[in-house]
Amino acid sequence: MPKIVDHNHYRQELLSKCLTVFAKQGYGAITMRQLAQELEVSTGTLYHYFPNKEGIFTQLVQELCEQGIANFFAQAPAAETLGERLQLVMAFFLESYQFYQQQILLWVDFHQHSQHRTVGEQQFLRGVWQRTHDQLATYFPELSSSHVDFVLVFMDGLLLQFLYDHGKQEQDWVVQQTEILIDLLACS
Amino acid sequence: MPKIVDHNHYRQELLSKCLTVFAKQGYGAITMRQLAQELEVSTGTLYHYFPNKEGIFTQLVQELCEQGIANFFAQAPAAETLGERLQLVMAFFLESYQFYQQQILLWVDFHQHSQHRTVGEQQFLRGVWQRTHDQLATYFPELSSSHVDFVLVFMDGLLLQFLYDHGKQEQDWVVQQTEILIDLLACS
Amino acid sequence: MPKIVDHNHYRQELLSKCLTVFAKQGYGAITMRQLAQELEVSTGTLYHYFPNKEGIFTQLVQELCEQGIANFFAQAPAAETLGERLQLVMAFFLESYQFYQQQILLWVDFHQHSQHRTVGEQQFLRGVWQRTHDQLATYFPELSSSHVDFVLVFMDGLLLQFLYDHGKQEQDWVVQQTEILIDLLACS
Amino acid sequence: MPKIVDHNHYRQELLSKCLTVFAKQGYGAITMRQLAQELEVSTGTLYHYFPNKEGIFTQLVQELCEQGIANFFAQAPAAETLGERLQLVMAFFLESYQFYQQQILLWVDFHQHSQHRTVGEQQFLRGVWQRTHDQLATYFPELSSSHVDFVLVFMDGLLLQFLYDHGKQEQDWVVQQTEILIDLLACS
DNA sequence: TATGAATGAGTATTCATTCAT
DNA sequence: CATGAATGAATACTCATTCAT
Repeated sequence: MPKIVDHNHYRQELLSKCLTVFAKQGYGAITMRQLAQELEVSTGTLYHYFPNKEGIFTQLVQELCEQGIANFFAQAPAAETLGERLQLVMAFFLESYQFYQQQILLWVDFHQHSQHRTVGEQQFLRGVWQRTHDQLATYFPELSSSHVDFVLVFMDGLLLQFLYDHGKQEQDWVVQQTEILIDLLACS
Repeated sequence: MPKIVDHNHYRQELLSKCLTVFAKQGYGAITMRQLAQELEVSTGTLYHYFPNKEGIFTQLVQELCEQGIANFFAQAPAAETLGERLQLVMAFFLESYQFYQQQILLWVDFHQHSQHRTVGEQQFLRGVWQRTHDQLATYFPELSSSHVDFVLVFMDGLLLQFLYDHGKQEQDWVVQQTEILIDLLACS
Repeated sequence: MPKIVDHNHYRQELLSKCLTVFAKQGYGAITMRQLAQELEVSTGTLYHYFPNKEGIFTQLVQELCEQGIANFFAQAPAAETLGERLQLVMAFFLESYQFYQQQILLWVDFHQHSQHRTVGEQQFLRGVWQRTHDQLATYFPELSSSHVDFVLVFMDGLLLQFLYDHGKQEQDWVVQQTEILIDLLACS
Repeated sequence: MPKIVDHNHYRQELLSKCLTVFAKQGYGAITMRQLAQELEVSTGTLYHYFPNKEGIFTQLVQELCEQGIANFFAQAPAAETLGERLQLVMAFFLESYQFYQQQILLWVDFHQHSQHRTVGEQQFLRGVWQRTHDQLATYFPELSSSHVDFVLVFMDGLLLQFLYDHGKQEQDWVVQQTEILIDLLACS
């Protein structure tokens, strides 16, 4: 069944290109034709691989959720001090900055469209948060659960900054902010 | 004699009700008919007071910008220690929590629609940030500019928590997080 | 009952200003608000004097029909030769050129909207033609009925020329054409 | 493989059906839904082949202009006497009578919408007139330029008769009028 | 009377989705 | 499998008409 493998593989390939488009325009503002053009396929092909627009969105969200930021923490190298590990985590976070920004925009869209969803689907993002929290907590055993949340809140805050045009041209500013976090946490 | 209506006043009244609707559904997802229903007027009336959908959005953004979070800081009472003042600010912030969450959602919408905007309009949000920063800096003379930014980043991060369904039923969690911030800053 | 006289008088006054507006824009393209502005009254006032948009149009058509081009022929001075009388008629016609052009445009609109009309109303313009024919025939006893029609066809043809931008700046051209008509008819 | 359709050819086919509809109702009075129904397609299809309502109108006008009444004159067979050639032209004209009546209605619409047009577009109709004049003049070398215009004025006048309900049931009347023209011109 | 704010049915246009090729 | 032409419901917006003042 090589065909099926190909089919799925191609679907994922298309999906991965969707994040950028959805994040840039927003779910509501993008049309299927536009999306098809960006992916360099026809609308017909899009409907061959996905049930409908909502379906693309949902699959994208799920895909992102499975990859999850947390997985990356798991692969992070060990380090002695809290400060060093915070450095490593933030360094990795900053590297994939854009990806997470786009993800946040997708979460917002998902949240705003959640009125048509079941309760289970609405709590979907809560699960994302929880898993991220857990993996982070494992990596930082010396931090309390609340302090782990604090780090996550800070990261979300940083991601939101691109709205204000920060962080796009000013990598310095972002680095500076993370240093403040590390200082405050490591020295407390 | 025509029906006597304070055109401008009524427009603002309508506008204020729009924030909730825009934040809940998102600019793209709301239809003019829906919006009219929520405001309990006809679509015709909506177009009597606003030029078009985009116009409602723009005026709402401008209105919010003029009110500005910053103004509230300015009215905040004086207090001796940094810790006390942080308490006051955060207390006020938590009171108007929902309002700012809605505002954040509006900023996201504004950002996603900014591709069609002029450069001047695109830097609009940067101005919002700057003004908030300045007023906060005045209120906290002992904090460096970067640390003021850090506080703002944290607040933005907190506001984003509605995505993960935090803070709705869990006021405690939010309070706890602000306490961590105050502890870290005041004791550093 | 002076009020009623005033009412009627004012209605006619408004009506007379309508021809220009309807002819310039066309019935379908003009809005009640625009029409009100051109007449320098409010839309409410318009509805005080007329039942609705269609009513204004209908009354205008009827008004014009009663005035009729024919009436003017009746007042035309007597003259010996056919040539002289043709001269007089055409001279009068050319003087009121614009008025008849606007009237033609109104007839076209009336014709295009006639699908919603009764058969009686549809033949309304036929009556206009007939009456004009009759009066012209009386004024030109030496012309056969067909030749009177020929003159009317020519006049309609002239009125249509403003479409091609003739006759607006080129009075000469129009005069020249009428001279050809007179020559052909008088010398035959 | 997509559905194979000669896009351009099908567009022209649709366009040709539009003339009747536009002429019958007038540009302003026809709705896109109605138009689509008359052409037996969906509104979506209409927008697949034309940019918008105005675009259909413009393309129709241009299409008609290119076909032009003049082309037909060019194909007209030679004949010795002026009278014979007038007979041929008028016979051809009477055959396509309805088509030209519809065209006239379109010109009226075009004229009324010309307020929003550039100067170049406004002189468009003048060009139509000029070309018709030139071809007619070539076919009738013995007629002066003014007399050619006179024939055109007469033809336009005849076309307008649908307003007065002439010519629909009374082909005779139209034929009689053309005979008068021929007589007057040929014998002068 | 006269006004113009309010209404909502109706218009042009878009866009997710289907399906013949 | 892939295409894009066709569909028509849904959207933003307009405008004739009403009515409180």
